[in-house]
Amino acid sequence: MKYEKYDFAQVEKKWQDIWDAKNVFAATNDYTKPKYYALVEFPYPSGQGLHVGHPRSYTALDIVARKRRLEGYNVLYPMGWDAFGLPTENFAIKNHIHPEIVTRQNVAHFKSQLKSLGLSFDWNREINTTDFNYYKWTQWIFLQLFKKGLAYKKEMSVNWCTSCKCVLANEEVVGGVCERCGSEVVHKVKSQWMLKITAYAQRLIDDLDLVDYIDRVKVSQINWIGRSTGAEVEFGTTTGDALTVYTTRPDTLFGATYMVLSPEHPYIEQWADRLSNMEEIRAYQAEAARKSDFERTELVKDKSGVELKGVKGINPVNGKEIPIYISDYVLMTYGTGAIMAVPAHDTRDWDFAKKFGLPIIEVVKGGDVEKEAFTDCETGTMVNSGMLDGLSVEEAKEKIKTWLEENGKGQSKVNFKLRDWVFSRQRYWGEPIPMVFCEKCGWVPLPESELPLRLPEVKSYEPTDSGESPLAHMDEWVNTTCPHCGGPARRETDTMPQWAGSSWYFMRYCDPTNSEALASKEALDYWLPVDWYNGGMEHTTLHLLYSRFWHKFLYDIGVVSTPEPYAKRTSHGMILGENGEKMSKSRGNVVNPDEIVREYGADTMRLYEMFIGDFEKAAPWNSSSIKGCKRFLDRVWALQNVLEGGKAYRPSLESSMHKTIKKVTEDIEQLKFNTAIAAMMALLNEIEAAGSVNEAEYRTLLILLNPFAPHVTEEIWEAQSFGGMINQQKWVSFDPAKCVDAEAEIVVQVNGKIKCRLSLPVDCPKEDAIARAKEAAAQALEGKTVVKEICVPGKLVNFVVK
RNA sequence: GCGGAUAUGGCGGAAUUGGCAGACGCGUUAGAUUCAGGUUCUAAUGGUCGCAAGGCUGUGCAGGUUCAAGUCCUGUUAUCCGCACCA
Repeated sequence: MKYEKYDFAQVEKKWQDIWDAKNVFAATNDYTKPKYYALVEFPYPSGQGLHVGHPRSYTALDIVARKRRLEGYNVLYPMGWDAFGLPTENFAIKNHIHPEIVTRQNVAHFKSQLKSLGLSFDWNREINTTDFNYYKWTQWIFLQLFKKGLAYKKEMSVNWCTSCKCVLANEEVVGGVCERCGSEVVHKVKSQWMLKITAYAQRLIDDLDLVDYIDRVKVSQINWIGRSTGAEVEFGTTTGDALTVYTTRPDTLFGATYMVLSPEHPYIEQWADRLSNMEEIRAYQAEAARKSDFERTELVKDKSGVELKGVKGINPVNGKEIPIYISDYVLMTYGTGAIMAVPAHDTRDWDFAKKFGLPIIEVVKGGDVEKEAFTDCETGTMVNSGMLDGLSVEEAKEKIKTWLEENGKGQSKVNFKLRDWVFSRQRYWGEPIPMVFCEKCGWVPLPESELPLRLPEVKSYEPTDSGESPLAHMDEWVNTTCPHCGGPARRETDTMPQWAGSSWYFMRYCDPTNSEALASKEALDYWLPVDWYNGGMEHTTLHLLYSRFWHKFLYDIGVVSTPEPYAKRTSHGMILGENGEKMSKSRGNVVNPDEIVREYGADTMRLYEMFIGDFEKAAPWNSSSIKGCKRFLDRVWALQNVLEGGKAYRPSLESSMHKTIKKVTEDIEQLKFNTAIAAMMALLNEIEAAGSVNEAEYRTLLILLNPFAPHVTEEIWEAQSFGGMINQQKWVSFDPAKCVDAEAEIVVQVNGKIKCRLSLPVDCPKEDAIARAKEAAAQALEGKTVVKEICVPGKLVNFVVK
């Protein structure tokens, strides 16, 4: 027994060094070759180092990338660092180290961890969002957005994390608390840079048709953008002012029995001297403003509000005067900040009407509006609605819209839940926003020639209680001259959010050192779109949406030539702790990838993470199961002991070889890595049962396994002098005709119950199969009458008897 | 409340168009190797009745369609994830 075990630590290091030295995974700039761009989300280099979750995604696309190289593509599989952000900054504050140094250390650690896994990244194209040669172009994109009117500064109520002392985008507030630290989020009025993502809302929905994303990603993006169709309706008021509301149910206009304004609605101040209960109203406004998002959502069930006494609304369809309330269940940020309330057909209005004793008028027949709101749009018929009586809801909607338009009282309207993107952060460790404020000229963009605007050295990175960025104290940096008039001016001191750098990083990989442009047009045209992008579901409505928006904008201004950045998007499930819970330090169930690599080797680690279960689903780690993967690789290694010559598969194994190639080839494309590995294990079992392996069989097995376990396959390939490096061979092909066996096992059933099995040639005619089956099941058929004979060729014969 | 998903042995999970449920792996049991532990090898392994041959039963639950259902239809329960007063 010559080959029993191998020293994986030594073998893996050896091959990693050789790949590095020979630069074998570098993408070439030969734009005539067919290309393949595989992308995984670049990590945030945190102090904790790599998590076992990272390699799940990275190994999966590494397998795809390695397979594509064997298939002859020019493959780009790059890696970089999304390194701006709060954890690094907080660590820097605590330990009085510059965030740049922290970042450098963390990157070095991450990089060595990734290298130890044998991932075939093209390290020549490594990027880092905190490198000023990189963020120069992040700033450049911001300037283009500003020039097109898509970046604007606005005084507004924003989400404010009380612990990070920083504003948050809507997407970063989860369940009323800060996505990152879990602290309370309150509202604060601040002047903020905003990006007009809402201008792209419709296209962000429509163009999902152009791409191959897994369904749940499309569905959540569509829900998040939240398109709704309805109408704006102009109500009159006893003050003479018109009060416009948005509704998706204009058909129920006759059922409007009151109106509700958001507590922040500007009419309230405008009407102040007419309102007899202004004190009560002010108290309610103050209370609503004080509530955090969390409290507001907690109190969803219990409606509150105050009537505006002294003013009435006037329903345009029937001239009826109805009361107006304010309530925090109406949001200033959606629609017009005012609604018509139809308690009979809206649950929220119903709750409110019941609490305040307001009338409920049924206008769609079909439910019992005294018991609950009847909200069904499919079945009801219009009643109590004048000209709409007798129509279906759909017909009524159309008719009333036409009436509103003809009478100048409203029109159809589409609304989106999506809000503009709050783009300022009051922190140090981010890209400076390249804008200057001049008393005379207002906000002036920095000339492109002055980019990058580098982060200055500061004494303290501490966020301030005043809500200003730490940069605000750097007078010599802040005070500058106006690029427009030359007069004294001040720089913007807020920085960009963490999502800025990651919104376009996949473009930079195409041409990472370009100093003239974010990347050359040729490089972008060749490499984009990304062919396959894998990443976490948690980024669906953050990074993924933001980067689609930026890409579309860059498409509009001619920087890129494809409307969508990613042709295909898939998502991996989480790796949970052994107890089935999410891995976390506090739960004490964290698995350290370094230890796994040390104990079992990178090949085993990779194989196990791919074998652990359905790639798209969460799977608990299991420290015994990993042994199975180690055993498998050891047995593949040990085949060297029973290796024989032979240029063709032996007949007994031929169909198994072809079937396995087919299975592995197809499964990789469908993210079914677990069954691809199972198929290779089954093939190995069969080869072992045969007592030996021949060269043709071994070569095929090694090539199939190479993308999964690149080191050991490379080592065997070399040890057996199979010629060159395995990563430079050709992917193996199969013959569909040879994937079928000559004989198939047929199941013989009587009344659907299996009685026996028999082996028949696959091309055995039906009649013969039935005859043979009848013989075989003679005992079970004795004394019975066969009513029906069913034969599925190659599968079964079933006799229905009485 | 709305949206999305999931439910199969002791565990992770397999099962083209409805056609042998439990592939592959872990674990377990027995045996071999070993001073021993580990490793490796052989065999068994859904439950249940039976000495056995063999039978019965079995994919969250209740119905239904079918020669045949994990898969299709109707209803229902549980769990997970996302969103949440969006008019």
